[in-house]
Amino acid sequence: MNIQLTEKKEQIFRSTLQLVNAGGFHGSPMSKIAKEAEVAVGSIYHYFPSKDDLIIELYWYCKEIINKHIFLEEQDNLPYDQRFRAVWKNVVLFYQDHEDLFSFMEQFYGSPFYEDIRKNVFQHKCERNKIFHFLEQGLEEKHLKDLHVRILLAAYLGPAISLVRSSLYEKTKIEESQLDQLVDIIWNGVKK
Amino acid sequence: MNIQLTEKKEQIFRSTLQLVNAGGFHGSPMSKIAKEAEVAVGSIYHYFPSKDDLIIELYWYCKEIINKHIFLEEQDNLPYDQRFRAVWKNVVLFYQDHEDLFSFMEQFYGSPFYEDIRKNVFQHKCERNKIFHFLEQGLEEKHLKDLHVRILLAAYLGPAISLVRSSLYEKTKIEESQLDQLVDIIWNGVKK
DNA sequence: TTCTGTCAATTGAATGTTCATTCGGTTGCA
DNA sequence: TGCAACCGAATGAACATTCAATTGACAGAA
Repeated sequence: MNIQLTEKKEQIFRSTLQLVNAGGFHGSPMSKIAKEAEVAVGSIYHYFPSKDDLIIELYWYCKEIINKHIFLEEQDNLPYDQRFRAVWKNVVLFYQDHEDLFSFMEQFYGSPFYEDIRKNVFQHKCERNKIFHFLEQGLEEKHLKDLHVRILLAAYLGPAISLVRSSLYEKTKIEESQLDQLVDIIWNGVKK
Repeated sequence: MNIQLTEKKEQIFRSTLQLVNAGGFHGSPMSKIAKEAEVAVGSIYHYFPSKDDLIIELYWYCKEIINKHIFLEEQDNLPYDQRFRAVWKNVVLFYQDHEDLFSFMEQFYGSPFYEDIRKNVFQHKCERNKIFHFLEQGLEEKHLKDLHVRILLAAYLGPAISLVRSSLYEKTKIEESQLDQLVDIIWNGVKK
């Protein structure tokens, strides 16, 4: 039964991701979400109290998926510099292959929904996410230059996100060798 | 008369920027835009054929302002490396001081509006903007490593945008010294 | 096994609200 | 007098949400 529930929810999530990617939050009325997910409008309200709740739950759902794909267990024990590169490449490759997820997250972060999430201090602390910790760890273990984490985060993720954006805009995936070039630049810039 | 027209338009633009920043495209109905701009709803339609047109014109308007503030005449003749740093810092400082503009552009780029703009090949070419050219120039003049412009763009602008985002989220401006650190890292990473 | 009561899951038409857009009329300037 | 700028109530479409009705699964009684 609980599995059923999850499946239906995921069906709705997937439909929403697809629509938001294609037409923004604008172009995603409940009626379309329902049709795409092959459920009745009313059913969505069986799972989510409101559209806003649906969106916010979808955010947490995406976040979980992303983290799962970025921090791979088999890479947990690599030396820091190799892990630094691996995680970074995971980010780019995952987003490149999951356009709708990327597009949703981008829009979400720019929307007032996210404002609400950040306001909640407790969640905010949970929210300081794995990448943040990963960089802090690099600082503590003296792998990274002694910079403010904020700066490290910008230097690490900023280029990745820009790259994914340009890849999606131009509908051309980025060559692996180019990824290596860029992550090398970043690593050389922030390594101790 | 033409000046009048521009003034009214700007009033509407400013109002829209403010609302979009506060509540996203969602939370910006024409009625609110009108009230905030202190004009009647109908008047907006005197200047713009539709809400979509308003948004798209606003995009071009923002783009112009941004370019004006990023490429300062008095810095045009600096040696490339200094100009590289100056332009980059202009980006961060300008966006930091113009939250609503930044927020609008971010949301616009993630929206289907921008898709339409990119589709139009002619505009697309105009669109390849000044920063793009600036980096190409750096390549031609052998100041920069021989990387794909796409990679350079990601390495240059990505961190800037990330930084601004975090600055706006945390409502804390970034210290000038931190900016210098970051732009140094970038420059060292891409310089020949 | 068959029947029955229960409740969650599901449906989509109906409701009320919000919104973009229109338009008939007013103002003010040339 | 004419015309552009301006107004905001009126219109109709799109939308989120509700709800009364239907289905389906299943536990326990016969």
